[in-house]
Amino acid sequence: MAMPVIRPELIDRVAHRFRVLSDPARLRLITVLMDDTELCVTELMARVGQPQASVSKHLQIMAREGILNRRKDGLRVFYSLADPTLHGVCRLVVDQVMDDSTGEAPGTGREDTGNGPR
Amino acid sequence: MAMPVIRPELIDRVAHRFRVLSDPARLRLITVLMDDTELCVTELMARVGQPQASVSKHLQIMAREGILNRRKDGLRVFYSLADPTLHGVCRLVVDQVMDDSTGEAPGTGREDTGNGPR
DNA sequence: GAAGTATATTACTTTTCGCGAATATATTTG
DNA sequence: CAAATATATTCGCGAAAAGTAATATACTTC
Repeated sequence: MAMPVIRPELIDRVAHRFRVLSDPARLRLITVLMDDTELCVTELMARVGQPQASVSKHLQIMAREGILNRRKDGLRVFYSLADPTLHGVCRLVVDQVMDDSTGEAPGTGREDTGNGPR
Repeated sequence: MAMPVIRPELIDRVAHRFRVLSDPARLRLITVLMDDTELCVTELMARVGQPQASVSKHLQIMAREGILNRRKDGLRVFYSLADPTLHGVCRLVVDQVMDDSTGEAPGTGREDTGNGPR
């Protein structure tokens, strides 16, 4: 294991990609695009129920990051998933998140580790 | 494909996990912990070259998220990776980030899509 | 139990980020 | 070219988050 999983010079880029993925509004857009291969902004607005400016802005962010493809056809702009690894990444994270929820202390669901007295 | 990759009620939790992963300092700690199975805070401070308060706080954040295990032994506290999917997730993201970098416009490395006139 | 060491937490400052409203740009149609 | 439609962008604001210094807590040793 001489080769690190993340080479040091890639750390910032990887962090930035995770940050792009760390917004619920963007994740909703992604999940919608996972079902239908290609949708225009108006359609996406309808699906996620968010205002136009917000949807457009989030799509820009993801397109610039390389996560989405952008295709302009007349008045409309169609977006589609550009990152083939997204399915896998999300599936892994979802599985782990569900595992964590299962075995957690049944309090608020967001406890601390309960080590020492306060 | 009737089952969505991310169930709606999990969106917020998944987004939160991505956000925890979206910090360079935390990613550096993770990569260090990927090599050595278990390290104490002082060791981790040395490896990533960051002040104690910062390292400790980041470790807390990740431990609370379920990404790290925490084991206290005497004076020291040892942390280790708790999420077995982290390797896979990081590998996928790194691969994709590298692909994106490869075929990109050879300018600053962070161009816009170059669609319309300004 | 006092001193020393390792880790955690608080308080404060600064920066980043998402949102909403308004405006701008682009494209089609009449 | 004017009007209508679709998308993008700007701006100001409030909330969240990261960094830092200082302090607190926990454990060991003498």
